[in-house]
Amino acid sequence: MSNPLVAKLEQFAKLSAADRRVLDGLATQRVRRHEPRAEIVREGEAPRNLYLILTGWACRYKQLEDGRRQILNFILPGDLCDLNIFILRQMDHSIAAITPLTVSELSSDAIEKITSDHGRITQALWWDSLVGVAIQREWTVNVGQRSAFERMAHLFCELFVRLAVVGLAKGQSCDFPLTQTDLAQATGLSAVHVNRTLQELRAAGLIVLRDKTLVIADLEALKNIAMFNPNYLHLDREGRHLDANTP
Amino acid sequence: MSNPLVAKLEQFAKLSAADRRVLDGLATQRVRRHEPRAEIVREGEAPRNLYLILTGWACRYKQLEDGRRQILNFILPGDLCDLNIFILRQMDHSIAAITPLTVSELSSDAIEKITSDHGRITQALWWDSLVGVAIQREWTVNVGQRSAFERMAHLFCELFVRLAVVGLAKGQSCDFPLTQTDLAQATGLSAVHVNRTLQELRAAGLIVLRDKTLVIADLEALKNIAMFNPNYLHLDREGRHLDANTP
DNA sequence: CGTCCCCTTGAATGAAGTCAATACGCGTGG
DNA sequence: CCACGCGTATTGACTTCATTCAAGGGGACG
Repeated sequence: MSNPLVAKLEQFAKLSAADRRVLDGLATQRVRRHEPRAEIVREGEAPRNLYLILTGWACRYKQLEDGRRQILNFILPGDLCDLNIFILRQMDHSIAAITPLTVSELSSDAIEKITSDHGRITQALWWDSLVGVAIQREWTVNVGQRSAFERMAHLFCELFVRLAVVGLAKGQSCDFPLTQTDLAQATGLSAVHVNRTLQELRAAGLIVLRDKTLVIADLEALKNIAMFNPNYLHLDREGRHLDANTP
Repeated sequence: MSNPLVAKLEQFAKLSAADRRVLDGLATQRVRRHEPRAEIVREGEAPRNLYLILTGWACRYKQLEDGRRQILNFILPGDLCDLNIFILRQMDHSIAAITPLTVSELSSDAIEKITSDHGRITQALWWDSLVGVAIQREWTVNVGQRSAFERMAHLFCELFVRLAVVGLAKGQSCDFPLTQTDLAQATGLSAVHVNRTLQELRAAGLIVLRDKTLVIADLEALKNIAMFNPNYLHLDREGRHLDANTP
């Protein structure tokens, strides 16, 4: 299995063999498994670990006192949770597994060692966390401005592109383990309306979603409907000036 | 005039006189003025500067192709835009002045000097940018889950607290230069509905908003309605272990 | 075989948007 | 000084998008 973190960071700059070895080291620290729906980080707790997702999907979310729940982002293989989180005394949101999950729990030491010794990787990790903020901004736009139809289309575009980056899309399709309730909590819609909107998307010939598999039938059309501009993912090798001279 | 950045960072850890001097140095770099509504940073451009807001309000926003505009955050005195932004090749959102604005344009060198020489300030700046992300997450929750009434209440709570932190609230009141259109674009509501919701908030005895001045008539009630939990602002001196031994 | 979770459907309701008209300063220039 | 235009706020009438409530279907699993 190739390391999805490497795949992602290569979107920023070409890494050297040594860089890759360092990142593979991260992926083999304390590896833990979690059951679907397990809470991994709970709002209010002190940050204990830094997590690198190896396989499976998770989500960040916040829950209001009265139970309403907003999913803030989906966390996919190769995603690193909250660089620098140890500065804060308590978490302001929670993280839960969606599918069975394997994560590598990193110590702050491991990260500090990298940031002091490996400039290119450090830059790439900064890039990754800036992209994380940009994604959060785009989600604000998504729930604030787009209609249900556009909103779901946008979410599909984003997830498909992010999965493709880490090699988890095959052609037009990818695993898609979210329930309609998950989709509802991510888009700020009701589950019933998500169901109806999905039917519209299918009827429009844009997607096929069945058996936890998503097929993007017409990516261009989907992007147009969603007004999906991938610039916020910053995938155009922005750190190429740092490229390693690979053999 | 005291430096609002100092006021904010003191929420994280007590700074030494030397620290404060360094930060005052930032506030006196190239100082520029901008007219209300002027665009300061435009989506698509390369990041040119790092901005420290000295006086006035600005906002980050994204605009969809068809003109719909979502305000992503309000930028208040003492706010520092996008540490590390130079890693990215182009901006994925824009920044515009709301009121007359004075900003200090910082060079990347100035920041690098600080991060290499002043550990406590560096930590405080990380804290600040983590808080920035947390605010963005809370905005996603706000537009995704809260009703119009709750949503506006929440926005008032957040802005009032953030202004209080930098010394810009007097008692129960603060300057509030936003138009109803601004409020609409920040909350994902229509301007007409913002108008009606404001009337409800006034009728409920929660706020007085007139002549660009906001008076919070009943902060506790407003917080309850908004389900405002200030934990995401991380104001409880989380870096106190770094406190300077002040004279 | 029952239970639980997830998906689907219909009907009624409601929150928020749209459209359009009006009002209120405020500054500018005739 | 007054007229005009402009941006902002307000109001009413109507529409629509999305929610809620309720019921039923299907598959997985003990």
